[in-house]
Amino acid sequence: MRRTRFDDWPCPIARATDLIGDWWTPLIMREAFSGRRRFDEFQSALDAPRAVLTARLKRLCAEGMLERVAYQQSPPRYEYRLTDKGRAFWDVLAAMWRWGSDWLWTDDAPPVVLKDRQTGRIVRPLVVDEETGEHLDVRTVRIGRAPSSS
Amino acid sequence: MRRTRFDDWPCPIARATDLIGDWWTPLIMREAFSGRRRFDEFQSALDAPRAVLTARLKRLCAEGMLERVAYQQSPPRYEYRLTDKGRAFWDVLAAMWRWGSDWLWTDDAPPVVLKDRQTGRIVRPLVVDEETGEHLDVRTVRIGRAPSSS
DNA sequence: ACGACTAAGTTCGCTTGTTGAACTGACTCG
DNA sequence: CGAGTCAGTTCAACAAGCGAACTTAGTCGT
Repeated sequence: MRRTRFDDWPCPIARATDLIGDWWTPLIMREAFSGRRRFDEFQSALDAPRAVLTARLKRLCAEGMLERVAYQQSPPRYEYRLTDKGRAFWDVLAAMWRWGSDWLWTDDAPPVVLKDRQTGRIVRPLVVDEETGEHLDVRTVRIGRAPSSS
Repeated sequence: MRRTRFDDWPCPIARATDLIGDWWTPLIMREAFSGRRRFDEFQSALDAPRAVLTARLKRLCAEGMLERVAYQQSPPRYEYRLTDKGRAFWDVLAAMWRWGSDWLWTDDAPPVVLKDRQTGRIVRPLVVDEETGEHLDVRTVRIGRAPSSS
Protein backbone atom coordinates (compact mmCIF):
# COMPACT_ATOMS: atom_id res chain seq x y z
CA MET A 1 0.00 0.00 0.00
CA ARG A 2 2.53 2.58 -0.96
CA ARG A 3 1.26 5.93 -1.88
CA THR A 4 -0.57 6.21 -5.15
CA ARG A 5 1.77 7.01 -8.00
CA PHE A 6 0.74 9.48 -10.70
CA ASP A 7 3.74 9.11 -12.97
CA ASP A 8 1.95 7.06 -15.59
CA TRP A 9 -1.31 8.96 -15.59
CA PRO A 10 -2.24 10.40 -18.98
CA CYS A 11 -2.12 13.99 -17.70
CA PRO A 12 0.89 16.31 -17.57
CA ILE A 13 -0.25 17.82 -14.27
CA ALA A 14 -0.53 14.40 -12.67
CA ARG A 15 2.94 13.36 -13.78
CA ALA A 16 4.45 16.65 -12.67
CA THR A 17 2.66 16.28 -9.34
CA ASP A 18 4.30 12.92 -8.86
CA LEU A 19 7.66 14.69 -8.84
CA ILE A 20 6.78 17.89 -7.05
CA GLY A 21 4.65 16.05 -4.54
CA ASP A 22 7.78 14.51 -3.11
CA TRP A 23 8.42 16.62 -0.06
CA TRP A 24 11.57 18.81 -0.39
CA THR A 25 11.96 18.30 -4.13
CA PRO A 26 11.03 21.80 -5.37
CA LEU A 27 13.32 23.28 -2.74
CA ILE A 28 16.19 21.12 -3.87
CA MET A 29 15.61 22.38 -7.40
CA ARG A 30 15.51 25.95 -6.13
CA GLU A 31 18.89 25.44 -4.51
CA ALA A 32 20.23 23.90 -7.69
CA PHE A 33 19.18 27.08 -9.51
CA SER A 34 21.01 29.09 -6.89
CA GLY A 35 24.16 27.31 -7.93
CA ARG A 36 24.44 24.61 -5.33
CA ARG A 37 25.86 21.32 -6.48
CA ARG A 38 27.27 19.29 -3.62
CA PHE A 39 25.47 17.05 -1.19
CA ASP A 40 26.50 19.01 1.88
CA GLU A 41 25.67 22.31 0.22
CA PHE A 42 22.11 21.17 -0.32
CA GLN A 43 21.97 19.68 3.13
CA SER A 44 23.13 22.72 5.04
CA ALA A 45 21.17 25.17 2.89
CA LEU A 46 17.91 23.33 3.48
CA ASP A 47 18.60 21.49 6.71
CA ALA A 48 16.84 18.49 5.22
CA PRO A 49 17.29 14.99 6.64
CA ARG A 50 20.26 13.43 4.91
CA ALA A 51 18.40 10.22 4.10
CA VAL A 52 15.62 12.15 2.39
CA LEU A 53 18.13 14.24 0.48
CA THR A 54 19.85 11.08 -0.74
CA ALA A 55 16.55 9.66 -1.95
CA ARG A 56 15.51 12.89 -3.69
CA LEU A 57 18.81 13.43 -5.46
CA LYS A 58 18.69 9.83 -6.61
CA ARG A 59 15.21 10.30 -8.00
CA LEU A 60 16.02 13.62 -9.67
CA CYS A 61 18.96 11.93 -11.37
CA ALA A 62 16.81 9.00 -12.44
CA GLU A 63 14.31 11.46 -13.89
CA GLY A 64 17.06 13.20 -15.79
CA MET A 65 16.70 16.55 -14.07
CA LEU A 66 20.08 16.41 -12.39
CA GLU A 67 23.29 14.70 -13.35
CA ARG A 68 25.68 13.12 -10.88
CA VAL A 69 29.17 14.05 -11.98
CA ALA A 70 32.50 13.16 -10.37
CA TYR A 71 34.46 16.28 -9.54
CA GLN A 72 37.46 14.45 -8.09
CA GLN A 73 38.77 10.92 -8.06
CA SER A 74 40.37 10.47 -4.71
CA PRO A 75 38.37 10.13 -2.67
CA PRO A 76 35.59 9.82 -5.24
CA ARG A 77 33.26 12.78 -4.87
CA TYR A 78 30.23 13.68 -6.90
CA GLU A 79 28.22 16.80 -7.51
CA TYR A 80 24.77 17.31 -8.95
CA ARG A 81 24.29 19.47 -12.02
CA LEU A 82 21.17 20.69 -13.73
CA THR A 83 20.35 19.13 -17.07
CA ASP A 84 18.28 20.80 -19.81
CA LYS A 85 15.20 19.11 -18.42
CA GLY A 86 16.06 20.38 -14.97
CA ARG A 87 16.65 23.90 -16.24
CA ALA A 88 13.31 23.82 -18.05
CA PHE A 89 11.71 23.14 -14.69
CA TRP A 90 12.56 26.70 -13.75
CA ASP A 91 9.32 27.79 -15.39
CA VAL A 92 7.33 25.81 -12.87
CA LEU A 93 9.28 27.27 -9.95
CA ALA A 94 8.78 30.74 -11.41
CA ALA A 95 5.03 30.24 -11.57
CA MET A 96 5.07 28.99 -7.98
CA TRP A 97 7.14 32.01 -7.05
CA ARG A 98 4.71 34.44 -8.60
CA TRP A 99 1.63 32.84 -7.13
CA GLY A 100 3.29 32.51 -3.75
CA SER A 101 4.37 36.15 -3.79
CA ASP A 102 0.92 37.34 -4.78
CA TRP A 103 -1.17 35.19 -2.46
CA LEU A 104 0.87 33.80 0.39
CA TRP A 105 1.90 37.04 2.04
CA THR A 106 -0.95 38.76 3.75
CA ASP A 107 0.40 41.92 5.37
CA ASP A 108 3.98 42.43 4.28
CA ALA A 109 5.76 41.60 1.05
CA PRO A 110 8.05 38.60 0.51
CA PRO A 111 11.61 39.35 1.65
CA VAL A 112 13.12 37.82 -1.45
CA VAL A 113 12.55 38.69 -5.09
CA LEU A 114 13.73 37.65 -8.53
CA LYS A 115 16.20 39.98 -10.20
CA ASP A 116 17.86 40.27 -13.55
CA ARG A 117 21.49 39.45 -13.01
CA GLN A 118 22.66 42.16 -15.39
CA THR A 119 20.36 45.08 -14.83
CA GLY A 120 19.21 44.32 -11.28
CA ARG A 121 15.64 44.95 -12.35
CA ILE A 122 13.02 43.05 -10.35
CA VAL A 123 11.45 40.37 -12.52
CA ARG A 124 7.87 39.21 -12.19
CA PRO A 125 7.08 35.91 -13.89
CA LEU A 126 3.77 35.68 -15.69
CA VAL A 127 2.05 32.74 -17.35
CA VAL A 128 0.73 33.61 -20.80
CA ASP A 129 -0.67 32.02 -23.91
CA GLU A 130 2.38 31.45 -26.10
CA GLU A 131 0.45 32.41 -29.23
CA THR A 132 -1.08 35.70 -28.13
CA GLY A 133 1.16 36.70 -25.24
CA GLU A 134 -1.96 37.42 -23.20
CA HIS A 135 -2.32 36.24 -19.64
CA LEU A 136 -4.07 32.88 -19.68
CA ASP A 137 -7.75 33.28 -18.99
CA VAL A 138 -8.83 30.52 -16.63
CA ARG A 139 -12.42 30.80 -17.72
CA THR A 140 -11.83 30.20 -21.39
CA VAL A 141 -9.25 27.43 -21.20
CA ARG A 142 -10.42 23.90 -20.76
CA ILE A 143 -8.87 20.46 -20.73
CA GLY A 144 -9.57 18.49 -23.86
CA ARG A 145 -8.63 15.39 -25.75
CA ALA A 146 -5.65 15.72 -28.06
CA PRO A 147 -6.27 15.51 -31.80
CA SER A 148 -5.68 11.89 -32.78
CA SER A 149 -2.14 11.51 -34.05
CA SER A 150 -2.78 8.38 -36.14
CA MET B 1 8.25 14.33 14.36
CA ARG B 2 5.76 15.48 11.87
CA ARG B 3 7.06 16.42 8.54
CA THR B 4 8.89 19.68 8.20
CA ARG B 5 6.60 22.56 7.39
CA PHE B 6 7.62 25.21 4.87
CA ASP B 7 4.62 27.48 5.23
CA ASP B 8 6.41 30.15 7.25
CA TRP B 9 9.68 30.14 5.34
CA PRO B 10 10.59 33.50 3.85
CA CYS B 11 10.45 32.18 0.28
CA PRO B 12 7.42 32.02 -2.02
CA ILE B 13 8.57 28.72 -3.51
CA ALA B 14 8.86 27.15 -0.08
CA ARG B 15 5.40 28.24 0.96
CA ALA B 16 3.89 27.11 -2.31
CA THR B 17 5.68 23.80 -1.92
CA ASP B 18 4.07 23.32 1.44
CA LEU B 19 0.71 23.27 -0.30
CA ILE B 20 1.58 21.44 -3.47
CA GLY B 21 3.67 18.95 -1.60
CA ASP B 22 0.55 17.54 -0.05
CA TRP B 23 -0.09 14.46 -2.11
CA TRP B 24 -3.23 14.76 -4.34
CA THR B 25 -3.63 18.51 -3.86
CA PRO B 26 -2.71 19.72 -7.36
CA LEU B 27 -4.99 17.07 -8.83
CA ILE B 28 -7.85 18.21 -6.66
CA MET B 29 -7.30 21.73 -7.96
CA ARG B 30 -7.20 20.42 -11.53
CA GLU B 31 -10.56 18.79 -10.99
CA ALA B 32 -11.92 21.98 -9.47
CA PHE B 33 -10.90 23.78 -12.67
CA SER B 34 -12.72 21.13 -14.64
CA GLY B 35 -15.88 22.17 -12.87
CA ARG B 36 -16.11 19.59 -10.13
CA ARG B 37 -17.54 20.78 -6.85
CA ARG B 38 -18.92 17.93 -4.80
CA PHE B 39 -17.08 15.52 -2.56
CA ASP B 40 -18.13 12.42 -4.47
CA GLU B 41 -17.32 14.06 -7.80
CA PHE B 42 -13.75 14.61 -6.68
CA GLN B 43 -13.60 11.19 -5.15
CA SER B 44 -14.76 9.25 -8.17
CA ALA B 45 -12.80 11.38 -10.64
CA LEU B 46 -9.53 10.82 -8.79
CA ASP B 47 -10.22 7.59 -6.94
CA ALA B 48 -8.46 9.10 -3.94
CA PRO B 49 -8.89 7.71 -0.42
CA ARG B 50 -11.86 9.45 1.13
CA ALA B 51 -10.03 10.31 4.33
CA VAL B 52 -7.24 11.99 2.38
CA LEU B 53 -9.75 13.88 0.27
CA THR B 54 -11.47 15.14 3.41
CA ALA B 55 -8.19 16.39 4.81
CA ARG B 56 -7.16 18.09 1.56
CA LEU B 57 -10.47 19.84 1.01
CA LYS B 58 -10.36 21.03 4.60
CA ARG B 59 -6.89 22.44 4.12
CA LEU B 60 -7.70 24.07 0.78
CA CYS B 61 -10.65 25.77 2.45
CA ALA B 62 -8.50 26.88 5.37
CA GLU B 63 -5.99 28.32 2.90
CA GLY B 64 -8.77 30.20 1.14
CA MET B 65 -8.39 28.43 -2.19
CA LEU B 66 -11.78 26.74 -2.03
CA GLU B 67 -14.98 27.72 -0.32
CA ARG B 68 -17.37 25.27 1.28
CA VAL B 69 -20.87 26.35 0.35
CA ALA B 70 -24.20 24.74 1.26
CA TYR B 71 -26.15 23.88 -1.87
CA GLN B 72 -29.14 22.43 -0.04
CA GLN B 73 -30.47 22.43 3.52
CA SER B 74 -32.06 19.10 4.00
CA PRO B 75 -30.07 17.06 4.36
CA PRO B 76 -27.29 19.65 4.65
CA ARG B 77 -24.95 19.27 1.70
CA TYR B 78 -21.92 21.29 0.78
CA GLU B 79 -19.91 21.87 -2.36
CA TYR B 80 -16.45 23.30 -2.89
CA ARG B 81 -16.00 26.34 -5.08
CA LEU B 82 -12.87 28.06 -6.31
CA THR B 83 -12.07 31.41 -4.78
CA ASP B 84 -10.01 34.14 -6.48
CA LYS B 85 -6.91 32.79 -4.79
CA GLY B 86 -7.78 29.32 -6.02
CA ARG B 87 -8.38 30.56 -9.55
CA ALA B 88 -5.04 32.37 -9.51
CA PHE B 89 -3.43 29.03 -8.79
CA TRP B 90 -4.28 28.06 -12.34
CA ASP B 91 -1.03 29.69 -13.45
CA VAL B 92 0.96 27.19 -11.46
CA LEU B 93 -0.99 24.26 -12.87
CA ALA B 94 -0.51 25.70 -16.37
CA ALA B 95 3.25 25.88 -15.89
CA MET B 96 3.23 22.31 -14.62
CA TRP B 97 1.15 21.34 -17.61
CA ARG B 98 3.57 22.89 -20.06
CA TRP B 99 6.65 21.43 -18.47
CA GLY B 100 5.00 18.03 -18.09
CA SER B 101 3.91 18.04 -21.73
CA ASP B 102 7.34 19.04 -22.93
CA TRP B 103 9.45 16.75 -20.79
CA LEU B 104 7.42 13.88 -19.36
CA TRP B 105 6.38 12.20 -22.57
CA THR B 106 9.24 10.46 -24.27
CA ASP B 107 7.87 8.80 -27.40
CA ASP B 108 4.31 9.89 -27.93
CA ALA B 109 2.53 13.14 -27.13
CA PRO B 110 0.25 13.68 -24.13
CA PRO B 111 -3.30 12.53 -24.84
CA VAL B 112 -4.81 15.64 -23.34
CA VAL B 113 -4.28 19.28 -24.25
CA LEU B 114 -5.47 22.72 -23.22
CA LYS B 115 -7.97 24.37 -25.55
CA ASP B 116 -9.63 27.71 -25.84
CA ARG B 117 -13.26 27.16 -25.00
CA GLN B 118 -14.47 29.51 -27.72
CA THR B 119 -12.17 28.94 -30.66
CA GLY B 120 -11.01 25.40 -29.88
CA ARG B 121 -7.44 26.48 -30.52
CA ILE B 122 -4.80 24.53 -28.63
CA VAL B 123 -3.24 26.71 -25.98
CA ARG B 124 0.36 26.41 -24.83
CA PRO B 125 1.15 28.14 -21.56
CA LEU B 126 4.45 29.97 -21.36
CA VAL B 127 6.19 31.64 -18.45
CA VAL B 128 7.49 35.10 -19.35
CA ASP B 129 8.87 38.24 -17.79
CA GLU B 130 5.81 40.40 -17.23
CA GLU B 131 7.72 43.53 -18.22
CA THR B 132 9.23 42.41 -21.49
CA GLY B 133 7.02 39.51 -22.48
CA GLU B 134 10.15 37.50 -23.18
CA HIS B 135 10.53 33.93 -22.00
CA LEU B 136 12.30 34.00 -18.65
CA ASP B 137 15.97 33.33 -19.07
CA VAL B 138 17.08 31.03 -16.29
CA ARG B 139 20.65 32.12 -16.62
CA THR B 140 20.03 35.81 -16.05
CA VAL B 141 17.49 35.60 -13.25
CA ARG B 142 18.69 35.20 -9.72
CA ILE B 143 17.15 35.19 -6.27
CA GLY B 144 17.86 38.36 -4.30
CA ARG B 145 16.91 40.27 -1.23
CA ALA B 146 13.92 42.56 -1.58
CA PRO B 147 14.56 46.30 -1.42
CA SER B 148 14.01 47.31 2.21
CA SER B 149 10.48 48.62 2.62
CA SER B 150 11.16 50.77 5.68
C1' DA C 1 -44.38 2.00 6.47
C1' DC C 2 -40.27 -0.33 4.64
C1' DG C 3 -36.33 -1.02 2.20
C1' DA C 4 -33.13 0.80 -1.15
C1' DC C 5 -30.52 4.67 -2.30
C1' DT C 6 -27.62 9.00 -1.89
C1' DA C 7 -24.12 12.31 -0.32
C1' DA C 8 -20.62 13.44 2.68
C1' DG C 9 -18.05 12.17 5.36
C1' DT C 10 -15.59 8.99 9.68
C1' DT C 11 -13.20 4.98 11.54
C1' DC C 12 -9.90 1.34 11.44
C1' DG C 13 -5.84 -1.70 10.94
C1' DC C 14 -2.00 -1.81 8.04
C1' DT C 15 1.97 -0.14 5.38
C1' DT C 16 4.97 3.40 3.73
C1' DG C 17 7.53 7.68 4.30
C1' DT C 18 9.81 11.31 7.16
C1' DT C 19 12.67 12.74 10.94
C1' DG C 20 16.85 13.56 13.80
C1' DA C 21 20.75 11.72 15.46
C1' DA C 22 24.48 8.84 15.25
C1' DC C 23 27.58 6.20 12.50
C1' DT C 24 30.79 4.77 8.37
C1' DG C 25 34.55 4.84 5.08
C1' DA C 26 37.81 6.79 2.28
C1' DC C 27 40.59 9.98 1.98
C1' DT C 28 43.59 14.85 3.19
C1' DC C 29 45.93 18.11 6.01
C1' DG C 30 48.98 19.71 9.82
C1' DC D 1 48.97 10.27 14.29
C1' DG D 2 44.88 12.64 15.15
C1' DA D 3 41.43 15.88 13.52
C1' DG D 4 38.72 17.25 9.72
C1' DT D 5 35.94 16.74 5.32
C1' DC D 6 32.60 14.88 2.27
C1' DA D 7 29.03 11.87 0.86
C1' DG D 8 26.53 9.24 2.20
C1' DT D 9 24.02 4.84 5.38
C1' DT D 10 21.58 3.02 9.42
C1' DC D 11 18.19 3.11 12.96
C1' DA D 12 14.05 3.65 15.88
C1' DA D 13 10.20 6.57 16.65
C1' DC D 14 6.50 8.76 14.71
C1' DA D 15 3.33 10.75 11.01
C1' DA D 16 0.88 10.19 6.85
C1' DG D 17 -1.34 7.50 3.18
C1' DC D 18 -3.89 3.28 1.98
C1' DG D 19 -8.39 0.46 1.03
C1' DA D 20 -12.46 -1.10 2.91
C1' DA D 21 -16.19 -0.87 5.78
C1' DC D 22 -19.20 1.90 8.41
C1' DT D 23 -22.24 6.08 9.82
C1' DT D 24 -25.72 9.64 9.59
C1' DA D 25 -29.52 12.02 7.92
C1' DG D 26 -32.31 12.45 4.81
C1' DT D 27 -35.26 11.15 -0.01
C1' DC D 28 -37.70 8.12 -3.21
C1' DG D 29 -40.50 4.19 -4.87
C1' DT D 30 -43.95 0.88 -3.79
